[in-house]
Amino acid sequence: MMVDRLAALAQPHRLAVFRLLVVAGPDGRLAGDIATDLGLPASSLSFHLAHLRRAGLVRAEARGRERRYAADFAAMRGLVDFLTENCCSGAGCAPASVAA
Amino acid sequence: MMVDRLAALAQPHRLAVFRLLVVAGPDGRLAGDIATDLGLPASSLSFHLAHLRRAGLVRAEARGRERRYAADFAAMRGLVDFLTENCCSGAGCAPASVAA
DNA sequence: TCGATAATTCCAGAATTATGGAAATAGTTC
DNA sequence: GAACTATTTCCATAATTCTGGAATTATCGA
Repeated sequence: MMVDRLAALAQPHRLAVFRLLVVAGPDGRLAGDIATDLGLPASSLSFHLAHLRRAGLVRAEARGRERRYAADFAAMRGLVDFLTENCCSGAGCAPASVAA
Repeated sequence: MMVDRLAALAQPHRLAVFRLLVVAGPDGRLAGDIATDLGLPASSLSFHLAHLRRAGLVRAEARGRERRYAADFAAMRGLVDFLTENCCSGAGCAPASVAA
């Protein structure tokens, strides 16, 4: 599950898509706009968006024939929390403001 | 680079190896012990350790014919920081103690 | 209804990654 | 130096993932 989220972000195009959606904020972006911004063929973008969606990192909302994708910040936070708790413990690896 | 770290952790065996090394602390563990603990064939473990090493998440120290692997906590922290800064910004996705 | 548009699904080929036994490398012990 | 141990590298195979054009689905506007 966390492995799926990691795998979803462990691919350059998908990481770029996700970062773009983070910048876009809660309203997200339309699939077509994402494709244009990143210069990805529609079918490739669709493949990667589906991957991110399966991993729970993005949500999709259909409006007419368009589809609006947005980052799921709670899921992302869940991932960061997982990494902090399971991959940082006992060794001062947590962010400075937490460790302090 | 961050993609490499994400990819390194985005595989069940490797995530298990890394978590085991986190629990082990700065002294790390011998390759053979890791293999025994996780029930992995030596060559498979070696493959995954090499992957983690390339990604900079673990360090290896040879002592005689044994090799001791340890988690690189600074690298892990760098990854968590990257995710917090680049994939959480502006939307309250940072850990509670940071957001507060 | 028709033609255009947004997006996904289908598909086949390319590329990458994972697996684990066997061979090789290097250090240890007697 | 011979036997033994720890680990890696080699290799072939299997499995998975990525890519993007073509076909498909669904919606829109005239």
